[in-house]
Amino acid sequence: MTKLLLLDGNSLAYRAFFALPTDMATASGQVTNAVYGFTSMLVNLLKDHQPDGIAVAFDRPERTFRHDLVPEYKAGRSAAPDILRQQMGLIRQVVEALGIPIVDIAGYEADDVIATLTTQARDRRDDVIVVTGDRDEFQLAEDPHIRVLYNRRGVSDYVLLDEAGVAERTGVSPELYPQYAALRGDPSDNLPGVPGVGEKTAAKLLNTYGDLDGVFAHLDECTPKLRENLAAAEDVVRRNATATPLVRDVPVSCEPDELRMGGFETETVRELFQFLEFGRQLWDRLVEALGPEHAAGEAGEPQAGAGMIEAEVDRLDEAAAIELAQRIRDNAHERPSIALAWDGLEGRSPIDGLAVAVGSAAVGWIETDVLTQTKVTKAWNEALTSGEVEVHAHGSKEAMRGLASVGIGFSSLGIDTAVAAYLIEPSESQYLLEDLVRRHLDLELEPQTEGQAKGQLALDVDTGADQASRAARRAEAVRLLVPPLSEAMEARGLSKLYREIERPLVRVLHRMEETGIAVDAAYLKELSAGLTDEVRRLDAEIQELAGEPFKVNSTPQLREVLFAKLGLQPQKRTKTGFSTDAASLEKLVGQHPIIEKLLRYREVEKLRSTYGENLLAEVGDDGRIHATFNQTVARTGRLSSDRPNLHNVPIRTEEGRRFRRAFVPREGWRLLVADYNQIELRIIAHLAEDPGLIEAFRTGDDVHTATASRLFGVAPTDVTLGQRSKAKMVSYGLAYGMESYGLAQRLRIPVEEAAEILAAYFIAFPSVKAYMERTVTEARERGYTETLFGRRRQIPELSARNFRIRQAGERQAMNAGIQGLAADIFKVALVRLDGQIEARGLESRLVLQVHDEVLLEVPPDEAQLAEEVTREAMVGACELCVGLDVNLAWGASWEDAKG
DNA sequence: ACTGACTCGTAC
DNA sequence: GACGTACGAGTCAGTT
Repeated sequence: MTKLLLLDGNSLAYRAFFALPTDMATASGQVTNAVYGFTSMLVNLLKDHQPDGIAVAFDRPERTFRHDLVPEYKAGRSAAPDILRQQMGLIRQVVEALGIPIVDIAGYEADDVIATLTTQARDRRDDVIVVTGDRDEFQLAEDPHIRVLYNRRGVSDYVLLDEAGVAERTGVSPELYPQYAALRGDPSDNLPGVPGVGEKTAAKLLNTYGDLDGVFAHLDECTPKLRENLAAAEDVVRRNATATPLVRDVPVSCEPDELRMGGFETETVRELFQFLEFGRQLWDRLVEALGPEHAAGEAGEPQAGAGMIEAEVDRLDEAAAIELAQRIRDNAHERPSIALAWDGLEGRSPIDGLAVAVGSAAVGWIETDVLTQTKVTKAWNEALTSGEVEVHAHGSKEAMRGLASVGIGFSSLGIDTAVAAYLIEPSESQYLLEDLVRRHLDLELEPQTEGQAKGQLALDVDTGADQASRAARRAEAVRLLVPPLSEAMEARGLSKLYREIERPLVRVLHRMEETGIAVDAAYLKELSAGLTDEVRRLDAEIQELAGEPFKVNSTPQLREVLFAKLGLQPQKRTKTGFSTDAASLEKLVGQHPIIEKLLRYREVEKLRSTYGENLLAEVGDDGRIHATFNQTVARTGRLSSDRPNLHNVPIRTEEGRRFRRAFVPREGWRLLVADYNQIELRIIAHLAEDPGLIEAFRTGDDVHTATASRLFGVAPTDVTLGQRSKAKMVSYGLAYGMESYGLAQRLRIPVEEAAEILAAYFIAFPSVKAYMERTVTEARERGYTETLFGRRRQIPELSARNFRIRQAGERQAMNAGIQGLAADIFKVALVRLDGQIEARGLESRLVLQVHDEVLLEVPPDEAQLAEEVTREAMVGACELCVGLDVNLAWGASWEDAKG
């Protein structure tokens, strides 16, 4: 007795694709969810059924007789997504590599091929299991020897149906299945059924009258409505019933011998699994499924996961260090990878030395004592600032800082593995070298320890050796990561973005961080002290009004006081209880005097703690704040700022804005503040190509007035302040995918009115709506969004089952294109501006950037030039159809500089 | 004493 | 639930 497994390749690939997330991809960017899922199914099947013979059938995508017969056949089915089609070839490769026969016949779909092979096997009395996710194949289970293994969802949810099983599941026997499908309809084949006839009715009709002829012969016995529907649909149903039976005489013949699983080359499969980055687990399952005769004896198990990155350390003395630097300078093609050993926090402490990996020889290690020898410093300075050389590093901005501390410049950047990994996958929360090594190389790297303060006490000598070998391994890891990361960037069209924007930006940010921004610490202290006094008073008053002592800063305690003790009405809930946020408190104003005190307390306490105390603590010995500008954090491509965060210094309230007065230029200079005017709205106008919005930018001197005029259908001169403010709010909300509820909250108007305004907006600016919808659809199909500059962001939430998560994904998709392009443009502007300052030899310096705003400190004699250069760099950063507009303002402080 | 979850609030 | 992207203060509960 022969046991055969016949697989419908297309149907199973389809199921696998939708079962697994599309962010499952190799380091080089190839999505592998369908290949992986299919392979996993295959391995399970081999293991569970141990067949004597097996074959996988695939569609040959040509017109089939069914299309001629039924014009709308499968018309409603959206074409297989690109990312699935890309994987069909890989699926075939896996099948082939495993030595499993592939059957495909021009002009026939996989299910017809399966039907034919099944029929041939039945005639030979073989046992057959048909594996598919397509219910049409139920009709094959008409013989005791034939069963259908139906894949419901996921890659492991199967049900094995024999004749009785099909009858139980559908209500009809396998032979009747085509007629049943024709009556009931089949959404996946785009076959319309009879209105009012579902699974139950279709089965009942067929079982009562035997077949379609019987059904239509006894229409008079049906209820009037059903009779009418059946009569009207008769032609279509009969036609569809002839389309659904599977073809059993496809010109194909497979002798049992040909269906035997051929032996396979372990090495070939191993390489393919490695290429697809399937990992160790699947390989082990495969070996287990096939038994020792297939896998044992061969040398090969994939070396997955096991390897550690090792590096032999070559300690360089002064002469050797100089020689290596010269060799690097003179052989630009060698492209060294470097890593620094830090004496404490990375990027914020002295360095112990430099590790350099070139080629496959031992990694050179130069300790700081050697590095600081004049001749060594000079040689390395030349090597690392030579225009010819490209030097790879993980975090080149920090490397710049570390090298600068020993007097070595570093401007010849190659691949920054952190930045590259960020461009490839900007949704990761961090880009640790050890994670990249695991993900892209399937190797392990000893994790970098925190500051070595403890170790140093005990083992001074050993710590030195550790430092060297740790840095050497990290340099080696960078060297190994460069090829896969470069390829991954290339494969996703990110190389240009990297070379022209992100890489040059590293140096700009480094300079900005080094420069820092001058702060009037005395003023800041004064400000802070005043706030501390008021906070103390308010705190006492609040506790007095509450009638008991409690921590006003504690949400749970405040909750208790407000809603339990004082009996105030809760406004909304958070995960853990009633909310006490400002919006909720504001609704309670007037109900109890404590509310107003609380609102004031929150405001003042925020300013005191975050902007008073924290900013003061960050002022350096040089009287300046040197924040860090992160290039690999924000998922949209924006920069972020920390230690401190200078991106959220208050501006909206008069009181908060006073903190901006603490940010000043150096003595005798002035601050130039330049920001893009309405950049996100301009981007929307450009991307959506909305005539109305473009017109609003071209004609009106105030875009919100022009927008309001169009939105409310009044002359620009008749637009009220209220109308303008509503239009402005909608425009801002657009980029965030705002809905009527959010708009209502913002404008403090009823949701209905907000919905009306939004509807009116989309009527007035129809292309904007179309653009938003287009953006979401594209992102869903491709799995990621892309800006004009090619920056990508994966949004797996778009295929989430939970509709709330999916909706959030849609808003992210809408926002990513807009915020991302704004970030691209701003980064281009920064690079251009810094380039001009350098090229013209100006003393002016970039001191701060805030998303669409940049601050420079400028000496008196450069004022005119700095203004021109800044405007030109920003306006010319990108060609939008509505142009870019820049506000320039001078001031003695950040607050003072107002257009 | 440290850590992570949570809430809240500031910016663009 | 309801508006995207960040960072950070402060509290609290759980762990060391």
